[in-house]
Amino acid sequence: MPREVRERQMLDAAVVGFARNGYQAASMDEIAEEAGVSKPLVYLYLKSKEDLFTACLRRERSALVGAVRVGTRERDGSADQQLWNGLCAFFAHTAVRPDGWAVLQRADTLGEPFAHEVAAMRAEITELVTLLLGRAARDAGCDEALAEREVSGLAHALVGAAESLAGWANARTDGVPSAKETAAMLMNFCWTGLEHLVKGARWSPHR
Amino acid sequence: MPREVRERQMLDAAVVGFARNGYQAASMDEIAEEAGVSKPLVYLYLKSKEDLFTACLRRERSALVGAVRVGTRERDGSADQQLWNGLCAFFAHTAVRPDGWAVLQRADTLGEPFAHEVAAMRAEITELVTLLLGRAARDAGCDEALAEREVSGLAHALVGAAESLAGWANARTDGVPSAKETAAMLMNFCWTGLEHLVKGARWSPHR
Amino acid sequence: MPREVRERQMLDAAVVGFARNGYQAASMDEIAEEAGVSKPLVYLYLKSKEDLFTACLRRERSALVGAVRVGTRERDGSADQQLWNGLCAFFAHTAVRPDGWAVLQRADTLGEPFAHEVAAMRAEITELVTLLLGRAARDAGCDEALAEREVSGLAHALVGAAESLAGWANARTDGVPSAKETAAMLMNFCWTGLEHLVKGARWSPHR
Amino acid sequence: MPREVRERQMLDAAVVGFARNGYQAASMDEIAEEAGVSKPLVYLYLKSKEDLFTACLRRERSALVGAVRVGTRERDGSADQQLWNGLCAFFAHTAVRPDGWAVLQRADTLGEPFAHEVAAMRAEITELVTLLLGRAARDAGCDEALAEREVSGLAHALVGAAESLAGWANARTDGVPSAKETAAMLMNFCWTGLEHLVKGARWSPHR
DNA sequence: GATGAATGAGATTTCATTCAT
DNA sequence: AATGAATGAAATCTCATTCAT
Repeated sequence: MPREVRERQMLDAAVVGFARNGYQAASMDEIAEEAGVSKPLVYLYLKSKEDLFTACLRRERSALVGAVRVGTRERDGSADQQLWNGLCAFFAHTAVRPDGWAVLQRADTLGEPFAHEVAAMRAEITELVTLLLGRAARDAGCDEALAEREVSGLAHALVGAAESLAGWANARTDGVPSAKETAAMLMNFCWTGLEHLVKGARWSPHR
Repeated sequence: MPREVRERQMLDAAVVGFARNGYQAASMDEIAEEAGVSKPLVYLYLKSKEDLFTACLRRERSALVGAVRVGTRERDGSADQQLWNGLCAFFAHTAVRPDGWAVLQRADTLGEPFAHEVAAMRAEITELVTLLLGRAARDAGCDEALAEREVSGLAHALVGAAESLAGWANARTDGVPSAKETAAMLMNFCWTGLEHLVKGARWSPHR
Repeated sequence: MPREVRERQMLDAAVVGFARNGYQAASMDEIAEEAGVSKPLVYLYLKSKEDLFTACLRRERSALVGAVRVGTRERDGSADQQLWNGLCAFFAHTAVRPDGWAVLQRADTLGEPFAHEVAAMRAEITELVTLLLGRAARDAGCDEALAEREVSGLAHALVGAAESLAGWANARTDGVPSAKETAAMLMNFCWTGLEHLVKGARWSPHR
Repeated sequence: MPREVRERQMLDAAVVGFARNGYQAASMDEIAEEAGVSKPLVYLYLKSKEDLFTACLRRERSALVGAVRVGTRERDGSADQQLWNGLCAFFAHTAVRPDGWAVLQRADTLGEPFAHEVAAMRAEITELVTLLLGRAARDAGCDEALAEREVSGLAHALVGAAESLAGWANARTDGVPSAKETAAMLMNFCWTGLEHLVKGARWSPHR
């Protein structure tokens, strides 16, 4: 059996194991067994537990970011249409690959070898959002860009809201909402606010 | 030294340890050393690693929820004022006790002995937010309540956004923003949208 | 509360604990709690776990041997009557103080600090049996004593049989037999043999 | 080195360790060292201390029972010849494998995971003895069987006497008696009594 | 290319024992 | 006379990792 296939099997097994038990609690024994190979082979191909986890992270990250990117590729639509498309892609992907998503989420709090990878993923998404907000501003006829720091914060808020909603949606017992429903909910939650923001309006405590 | 004092020392040390390394990777040795006591004493007072972690969770949860509750206690202000107050309290608390907050965040993905505690905390906060949204609707003169499911989703989105922003704010290297700045950023992100929502407006993909 | 009373309470508790779990598995915490005193007091009065166990052993040993001795005290009866009385006393005692008996039995296999105590107890009983067999020989008109080695072996066999029967009797579910019934069973098992032995008769493989 | 060999080495070492110190006091470190392997390997092959001990028990039990069974296999001899053969086999086996025998004896007082195994062994041996007593009754021309309860008690007495004698014999410092000597001693002790019993004679306290 | 055999290091937990009061 | 507070040492068990084949 060719190396690539074997390696994919291992990564699949690892994602399942890490998602189920977290990085520390997942054992190389379990993963090797789940992959249907012997442990030394896992070490031969993937060096160490740390490297294995990093490989999972990289694969899941690029799968997720890729999916979102495809969702936002269409250059024709308005900025909110594109954001909506990206969100739909995001919710669809997390619903279809819950284990991969769980691994990414968990890596967030795991400290330095891994935090970098997740930070990089967030940066990619932030970049996407930044572009969209720039488009929105231009569409609104105001070419003054938002401050980089503010955009970064907004992107984090958006991603956090999306992450939380993804978990919430998948946990529903009264009928799991479709990706589109969830995306619409998030758009309702934030878009009007964003639209005002790019026009320069700000909420302030003492109105 | 009286038991209560020692117990608080241990919880403090445990929160630090768990925040730094996560539940699995934190070792009882480290925690005992950090607390300045021997390991058997930790076991004598707190039974087991699981119980110790649960005690941390409970303490940090009630500290956080208490702080937010105090922030939203003022019944006079408008709904957005109250939300703003709650968010300020939240960001202030997470900034002042970053380790406690990290422990709560991490417990989320830890499975059943612990997830319950965090779920209960989220439920408490979600309830607060739900009440505020109800007030906002009333203030806006529209007494038709939002659907329970929608409110739940929005509350989760808001809480998720706040959680994510708390992490982002604390991690800034270019000057940590004040709680008020962060809260303002989140209000900008979502309040206008919420205001419209309670009035019945909805974003839809094809406008 | 006077020291002697406290000490008896501790021994009682220790016997219960050691009987229930064995020497190693019984913990000083349990014992102190069962005795209703604090642990340092146990150490103040009884020095160490080893000493505590030894004290239990000594007390239970002298109680048991004392009971059997009383049973065989009557000098009037025939040798078999006396043996029968001793056995009755033995079975009655082990039925009434099962924990004490369990402690003695278990100590047997515990190695050097304790084996000595049990060996001494066996020696006491052997001595009793030896005297009885001497009487039986004299009653039978034959004054040639059995070899010491043979008597020792017979005493061990008798004690072993009695021990086994004591356990068997107490474990019956279809009505626990009285001490007298059990003693009669053992007499039936061995007395005729012993009677022949003292007269010089021997069983041999090739008759 | 193949697994089976290693496993036998471990069992051998464990029997030695458990015999020397008892179940609780024997440590897995000692056992592993005695076996010439590392501790993890012991756990890999035998799961846990409990399982290791159970495995010892099972092996020693079947070795002992097997030996006794072989001893009593000859169907030609009289009942006492067969009993004698069985006893010889028993004493020979316990003399040759004193550690195995010590482990079995100690397991008796160890409570539920283990007591079962020893109880089953006793039941096997009791059954053998019962059959022999039945044969003896038939040989004596009396086809009225002894009451089941009485046979059970007698078998326990015999087994107890034999167990006790085995320990006694091995502990002699003045020359260890041969298995045949020990067996003869026990036959002398009980056989005449048993012979009378099966013919209906009973000892009674007031003759 | 693949694995059965093996281990060093370290995890949680328990226990007999002692101070200081 | 009695105890709450505290610990050193050691137990069982697990895991990531590597040879030798």
